[in-house]
Amino acid sequence: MELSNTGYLVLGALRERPRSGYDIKQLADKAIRLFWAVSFGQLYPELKHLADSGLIEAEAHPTGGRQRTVYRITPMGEEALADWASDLEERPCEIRDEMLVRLFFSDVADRSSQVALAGAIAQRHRRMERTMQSLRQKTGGDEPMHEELRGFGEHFHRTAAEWFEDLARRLNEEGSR
Amino acid sequence: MELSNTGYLVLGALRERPRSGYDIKQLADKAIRLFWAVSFGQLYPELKHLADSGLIEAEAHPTGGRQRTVYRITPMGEEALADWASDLEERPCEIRDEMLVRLFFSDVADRSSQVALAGAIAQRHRRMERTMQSLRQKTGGDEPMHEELRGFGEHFHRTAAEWFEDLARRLNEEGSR
DNA sequence: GACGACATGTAAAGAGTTACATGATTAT
DNA sequence: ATAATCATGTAACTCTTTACATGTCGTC
Repeated sequence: MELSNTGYLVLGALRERPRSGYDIKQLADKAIRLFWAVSFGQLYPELKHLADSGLIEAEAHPTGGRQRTVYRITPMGEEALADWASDLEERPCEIRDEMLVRLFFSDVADRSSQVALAGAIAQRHRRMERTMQSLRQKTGGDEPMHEELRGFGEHFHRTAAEWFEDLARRLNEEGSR
Repeated sequence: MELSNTGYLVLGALRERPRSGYDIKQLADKAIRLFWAVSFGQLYPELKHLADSGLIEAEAHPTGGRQRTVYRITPMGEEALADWASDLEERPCEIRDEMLVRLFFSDVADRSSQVALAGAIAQRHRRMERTMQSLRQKTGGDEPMHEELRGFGEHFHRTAAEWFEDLARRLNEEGSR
């Protein structure tokens, strides 16, 4: 009875503390988004599925008249999570970056378009770097590894920004040969 | 009549020169894989779809008794590609990395497991760095941007490897506090 | 009263992977 | 001979996104 990665992500989030679906989404968007995005369309069905499998338990916690279901991990869920977490097998790091595909085939276009595209990519990474920094300031005192991986995100976007800024500079200097 | 990213990727590959589906897969695996993976299961249906739309043309080029269909881009296809290529709008850089999700929730496990996981991630990036280097040597004299982006791939995997090697070192020094 | 955050869900469409099936050619 | 590479495709499945639908609570 294998779970999807999103399933394990939910289990991991609930091991830290009981959370609502909305709450898990917050964690995913603030801290995990860099290397694994999750949408509500996956999240709520997955919570039901995990509850049906007995890996998590639902509890109604309405705030006034506003409905709210808080889930907590069960011993079975903890076991499934531990099994998954201890797996050291190599898994690929998949990237999907439409802007890089565009750039890859940009030898079609004139030099100034190439420079503009490389610059736009660099800007995107600068913006992401700033986002990571503000996230780091907002969230303090959570699990140490969350902090570490936010640091990696910042580092990744900074080095990528520098690389594409340099590419734009080099393409610009070369001119329209 | 919008195309999928894979559709534009095919168009881009065929703008360089006429190619068979198999040939496009080779280019994708050697040079584009880092930021956009393509499988045969997408490729062949997409070639049919693009041919039906009149953006590419099929031509039979059997090698002896071995069937072979070579596609070439049409003027309509060139136009569609140029439109797509000139778009500077920001698009997200999506990463899906199961090993990083594991590491993110690894505060569950003991310190030695965390060190092992960080080390395994570093090793993966070192291996990818070597793959990129050997690819760079094998393929020479193609479009300049292909070379540039292979350079980015090498740079990305090297810096990632260094970062996770450093993390493993730090976690190890801290011990099992 | 309006807006933003909190809160939960479904349905349909689209994207992508995997496994399977087939067969020819070339190099060892 | 036999393994690797060239070559094309389909079917089933899984994953993921997007759009929609609904309603509450707190603050300006």
